Amino acid sequence: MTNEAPSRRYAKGDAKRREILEAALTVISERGYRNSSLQEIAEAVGLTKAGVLHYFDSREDLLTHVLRERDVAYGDLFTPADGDVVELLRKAVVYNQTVPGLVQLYSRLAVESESHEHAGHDFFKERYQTLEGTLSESIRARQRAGQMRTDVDPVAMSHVLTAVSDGLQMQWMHDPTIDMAAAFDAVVAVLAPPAP
Amino acid sequence: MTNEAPSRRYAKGDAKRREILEAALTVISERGYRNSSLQEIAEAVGLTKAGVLHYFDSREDLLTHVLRERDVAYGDLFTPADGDVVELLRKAVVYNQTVPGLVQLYSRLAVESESHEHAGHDFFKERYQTLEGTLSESIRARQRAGQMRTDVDPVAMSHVLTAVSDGLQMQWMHDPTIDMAAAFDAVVAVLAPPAP
DNA sequence: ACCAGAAACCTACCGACGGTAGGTATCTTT
DNA sequence: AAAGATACCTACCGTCGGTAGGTTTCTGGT
Repeated sequence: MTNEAPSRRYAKGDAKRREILEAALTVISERGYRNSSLQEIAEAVGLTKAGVLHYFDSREDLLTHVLRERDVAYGDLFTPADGDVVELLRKAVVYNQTVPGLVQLYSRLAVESESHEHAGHDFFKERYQTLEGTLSESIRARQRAGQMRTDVDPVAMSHVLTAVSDGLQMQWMHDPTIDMAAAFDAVVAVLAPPAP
Repeated sequence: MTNEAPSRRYAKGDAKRREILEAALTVISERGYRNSSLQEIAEAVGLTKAGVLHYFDSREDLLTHVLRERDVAYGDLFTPADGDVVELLRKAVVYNQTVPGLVQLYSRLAVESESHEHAGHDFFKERYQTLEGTLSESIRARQRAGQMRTDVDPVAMSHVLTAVSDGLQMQWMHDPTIDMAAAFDAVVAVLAPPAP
């Protein structure tokens, strides 16, 4: 938990910490999650395992922070000022097709963090809750604007869109030829209101 | 690979093998996937690790066989004579809400088996392919019967329904209060043709 | 300029894990 | 009853994530 607060650190340490986060994703992308041990990541930044664990509480904690960084880079998908989260989610799906390492990492952690003891448990729990809130709100906005049928429950449909995003990635990892964007668009299209 | 063929075995061994498969699922259900080591499973059936590995090539191989058994138990979801796979999938989703251990195991393996070196890689690859085939065929049948809108691509929609099933389980593991059946039904409902 | 004190590391070690090698004991078939 | 396969064990291995406790390096306050 001490690592959570970025309060008191040297500039060198701060840079190294960021370097580790980047290296972790690079190693996963190049060698696969399965072969990305703490050792491998440490070597990639010229440290030992213990050296890396000085910055992060555990391997799980490190990998979770990589995902946190990603969400930051994704902009305000999870804290949108007023944007359409459905559209943001679609953009994320499209973008994910260019970063297989990130998809691997995300899928692994999303499943592993089911355990309460997992360092990323709270992160994912909150992420799913936030996503339910912002997505369902965007769906309601679309319904008010006449862009989406009104006979669907916004909360149920937010679960569906989240599931589609997560689930498509699982299939895509097994078969990268499937078109995630097309599949996502197929759902959204069906949600459009019938022509008068 | 030698373990795949159930040809030459004693009755005792056959029974033990089945006992191991059941015990593996029991251990996962009771202690969680995270704490289900080969050791734990072995102890549950009164064997050592090596004893269990006499029956299965590896831990991954064992767990994959547990899932194979499940698919057999699910009936002909993946090799349906003429049934509606969409409805079968819905039943599976409902049933899954009663077996959290199985959901944990399935989700873990589905993600881990992305690696080519994983013992369950081929199983999942084939599973996804078969599901795409049977699901898209059922969707086409529904379209012909006037039960489903015809402006959706059957293959894309089969990916969507599979993703919804997989993705809902991921969310459900983090928050068991969400209603997977309701969410699944919401998609299917939206796929119904508009009233004339 | 220097000197506490914190931060940035390292070496050495630990237990648990999955897996292997090679043996012994048990069963079944003939 | 012999023969051969099967069932299963003990002992061991390398790798993993993680910890304890040190040493070195930096930095801010006097």
